[in-house]
Amino acid sequence: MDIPSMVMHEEADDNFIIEMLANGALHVVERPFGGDVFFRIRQCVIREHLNKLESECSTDGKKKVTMSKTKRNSNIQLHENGTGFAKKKSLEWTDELHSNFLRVSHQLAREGRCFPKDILVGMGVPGLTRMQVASHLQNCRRGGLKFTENQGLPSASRNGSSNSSQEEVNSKRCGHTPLVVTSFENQKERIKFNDGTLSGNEVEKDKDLMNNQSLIGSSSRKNYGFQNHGQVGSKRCKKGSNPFA
DNA sequence: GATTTAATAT
DNA sequence: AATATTAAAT
Repeated sequence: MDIPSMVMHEEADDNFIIEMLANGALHVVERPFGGDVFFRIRQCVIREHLNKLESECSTDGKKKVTMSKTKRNSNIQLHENGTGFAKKKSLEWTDELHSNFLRVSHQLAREGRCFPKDILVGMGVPGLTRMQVASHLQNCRRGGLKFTENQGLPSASRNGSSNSSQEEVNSKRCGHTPLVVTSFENQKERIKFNDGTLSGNEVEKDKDLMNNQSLIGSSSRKNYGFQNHGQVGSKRCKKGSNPFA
């Protein structure tokens, strides 16, 4: 029987636990996780560390060892959040990254194909994910939050089926609405930042995000230069219902 | 099934 | 506020 050191199961009753432990599992966890599961697991890890240190320090294996705080801290890697797990890094959209994003988005918008996936490919940044681009795009589109109905250009339709503008507006559905960028109509290739400076025509190649991500932490406001296109439908799409009825 | 988007969560 | 994740849609 091949048993992992930690076993997760929906019905971890006594019999199951006994069987797993008897076959080499170190820990059995019942799903779904809740409460202090990871806290307890972390304690196991720390205990292992302590035992290891203890055996290293003691000569005969019996003597209890008192370790200084610094000694402990140097041997047990805890994280500042106290969980034993590092906080997941989140991407920071630097000016450089954002200008790359804008450059690609702007071009794609002119072609009428401004989707997260296209943007991602166009940006060519290793490690950057489609979801990150989509999230950034959403943030840029919203650009302040206040909407005026029918403000901005009507969205281009991917299947090109609609003809009247009102129908086009009402044709909006999840998964179908490309972005139309209108902020840069008269700016050629240059991109204006919120500080008033213009980017150069060439955008420097971005770093590999997989290996060089930075933590969020700056509280500085960012104002991405997208124009708001107006919210078309306010209701969240629900299965089996017409959100525009 | 992949992708997009609005909404929500962190 | 900025970014990530989820849920609904096609």
